[in-house]
Amino acid sequence: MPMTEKYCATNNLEPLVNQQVSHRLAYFAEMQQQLCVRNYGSSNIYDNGFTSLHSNSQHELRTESSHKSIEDNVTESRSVNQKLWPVKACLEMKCLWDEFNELGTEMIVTKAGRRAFPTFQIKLWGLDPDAHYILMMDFVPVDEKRYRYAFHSSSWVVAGKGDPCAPPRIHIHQDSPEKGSHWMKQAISFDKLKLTNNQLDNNGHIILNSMHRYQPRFHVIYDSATGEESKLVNFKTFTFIETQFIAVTAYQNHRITQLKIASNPFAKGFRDCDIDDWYVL
Amino acid sequence: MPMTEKYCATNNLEPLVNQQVSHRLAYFAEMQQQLCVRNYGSSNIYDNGFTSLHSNSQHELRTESSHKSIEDNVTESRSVNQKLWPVKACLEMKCLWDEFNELGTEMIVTKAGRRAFPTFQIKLWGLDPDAHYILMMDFVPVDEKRYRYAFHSSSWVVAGKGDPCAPPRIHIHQDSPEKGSHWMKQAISFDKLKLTNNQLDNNGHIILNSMHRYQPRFHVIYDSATGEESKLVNFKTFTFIETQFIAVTAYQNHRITQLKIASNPFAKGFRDCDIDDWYVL
DNA sequence: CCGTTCCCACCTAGGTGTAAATGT
DNA sequence: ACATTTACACCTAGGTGGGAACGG
Repeated sequence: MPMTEKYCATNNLEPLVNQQVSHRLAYFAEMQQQLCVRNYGSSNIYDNGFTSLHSNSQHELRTESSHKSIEDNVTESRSVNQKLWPVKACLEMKCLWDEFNELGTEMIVTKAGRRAFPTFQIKLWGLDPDAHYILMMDFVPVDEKRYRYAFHSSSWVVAGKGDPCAPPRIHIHQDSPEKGSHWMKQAISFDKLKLTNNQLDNNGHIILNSMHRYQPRFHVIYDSATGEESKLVNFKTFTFIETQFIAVTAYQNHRITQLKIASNPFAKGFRDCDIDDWYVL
Repeated sequence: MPMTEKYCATNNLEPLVNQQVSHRLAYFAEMQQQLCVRNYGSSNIYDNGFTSLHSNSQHELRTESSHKSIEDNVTESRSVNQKLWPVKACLEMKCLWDEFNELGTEMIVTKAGRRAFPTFQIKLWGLDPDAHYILMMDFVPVDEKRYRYAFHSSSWVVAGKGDPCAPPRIHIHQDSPEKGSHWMKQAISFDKLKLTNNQLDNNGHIILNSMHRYQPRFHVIYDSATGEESKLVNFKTFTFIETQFIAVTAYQNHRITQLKIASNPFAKGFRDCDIDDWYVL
């Protein structure tokens, strides 16, 4: 699998992770390696080294009725560590995500980095309270297409072939590594995560192409594997279809803007009515 | 030493430490025990279970000319772990602390908890980069006296016997435990630490008596001791005499108020002149 | 023309001392 | 009297979308 190896070999970890946890790189180096193999090892590889979810039947996205996510690991050839078998994840604020998703979620990307809204938050169950886990997120292009917003029809249309991707980055939750009991105590919020369109970003933010569609993913990594255990698959990936979005430098769909203003406390200054708890966040 | 044992026995750890790190209690239980013995084992014990620094020659405070602190461990009977021998601490913003100290530093205590200013910040050297350490602070009453401010003479005078102390608390730095390399990377700031006069405080803040004098202390704890090593003294305490202060509910010395306003960025609104970088913080 | 960048008014969240009110 | 509490104006620090300016 030469492409995969080449991809991993050129995948310099240092600038890929967010700054808050850079001093813990040793913990994550091997996990990064595993994720590379896992993400791209059995998928169609494009010139830019990236994967298309849609072109890979293993990853084909399907609508889920509940808060449940797609668990990617079921197709793994290696056995999954027992510490991860019972792990379940649930998306917080699912109703709000659904509302955005029905309109076509847009996320602002800026040179300096912009937080995503709604914030990515998950609740975990089934971790070993005393074992150590690392939590991380990454963002997979949904396709290799560039989009534009057709104002006359109020819809997104394909505008051509996708632009080349910067080397993909991962965001490691700042509490990592922590015990299972810590992660299960309350919802885990990725509110430090920022999105940027600056291909040369030096702040460890997630680099995305504007006008491209992305699927966020959550990874739970078992951090205490030793001996024979370390040969098992020591992570589990959760994909919530309703968190898909298109990266933009300015909002295109006015209804998205209005929903952001209505639901994001920091945008309260732009609300028309005084009912500021339309969404209780 | 019945008082010491009684003191430690009634010293329920749970509510003593700040909330941010409460889930890491297991790490600190033994250290707390050691600190109790160490702090109070060879000192005069008062009815309230507290120690007078002044009445104990081993702890007698003396002025230091440089940034150096008093290292308490030299009087220990047990051997100190090698991982701590070369550890040195240096007080950040020493000039500002000196300026406050010459006037007689006052720190506001409130029911809800108030940050100290200047912020307690130290720089560490000599840690093993790969070993894990815990950093904590506590506050020792300088004497068992109550003070009042004599406005006519602009000085603090003894107003009687000290009030009973609440069970002493420790503040564990939120990054604990972390590797030596982490702690030495930059100055360690205890900016999450808050002081309160609420004897029933439930937020893990440091409980102090208003109008009483306190000496802050820094403790570096070696967290990786196993086997024979664990019988050694696995912590080192640093005391910076210039950080001594009197707890107050309202500032008494007007010159302290003015110095706070001049040097604390959050008090900029009370400055007379527009030169807001009189102190570059 | 369309997408991006930049500055800005307006928020959230929380750290200041003040001065009046409230104990004790 | 003196100490403490409370509400508050005024900051820091940083997250919003708007709209003008910029650029291919």
